Amino acid sequence: MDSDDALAIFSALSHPTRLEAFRLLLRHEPEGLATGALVDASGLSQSTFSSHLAVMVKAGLVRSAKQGRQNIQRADVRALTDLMLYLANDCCQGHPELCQPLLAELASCC
Amino acid sequence: MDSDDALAIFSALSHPTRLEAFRLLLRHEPEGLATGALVDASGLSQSTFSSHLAVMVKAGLVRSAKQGRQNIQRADVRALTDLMLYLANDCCQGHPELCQPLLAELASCC
DNA sequence: TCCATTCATCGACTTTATTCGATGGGAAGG
DNA sequence: CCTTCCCATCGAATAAAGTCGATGAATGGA
Repeated sequence: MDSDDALAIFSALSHPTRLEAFRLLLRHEPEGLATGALVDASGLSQSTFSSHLAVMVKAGLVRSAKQGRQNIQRADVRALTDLMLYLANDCCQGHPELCQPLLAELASCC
Repeated sequence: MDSDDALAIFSALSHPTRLEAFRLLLRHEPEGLATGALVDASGLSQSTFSSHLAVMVKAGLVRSAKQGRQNIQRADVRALTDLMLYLANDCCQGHPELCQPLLAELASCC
């Protein structure tokens, strides 16, 4: 994970439609959702949502797999993990104690 | 932390100048950096960087404090923590096991 | 008081993102 | 083979972001 990777992920998640779609996919791990279901959930036109989906796939946040005549989309949890580690690294480099609250809350969350 | 808060943070971090500035501030916690030092590091004009800084402050990622005639900027680590928890919550809701790798790596990082 | 420093805001311009309808490719079913 | 369904891509229009120089407010020092 370098700056460009992180930047692509931040950009991908900086739009309401894409953030909601990604969260929806997270909640549907690991089976995923068909593109059509995501389009319906977004309320946008098929072509508009398709371009949003392309942004997320390009950023590595979502993985697409053909299944018959529909495409199944899955959230890439690993990309999310890497993003958090990328930021945590800068944070912990100088002041490890700053990450303790995060660690504690994540432990109780998961 | 709701969707709008998260969206503002993702947008703030989706620009190279802002991402680098925020990482620089993280590495300078807790003393912070003057706006001028951030401008110099960015290589952009003072007015352009000022607008980038305003985006980060508005998103709650950076806190500004006057000190004499310069403004000291500090990264808000809490905002970052909240952002990660916001995403982890969707992830863990259905499948707690997906967060285990993150937790493990964070523990060894910090 | 007068000047230099620091930085936010304004106005104008350029670049990029978002959105949609229309078109077309590929797969399943009749 | 023909039709239907699913979805990516294209082209054009509108909206939003990014960039800069210029201006001005506020502060501290001469």
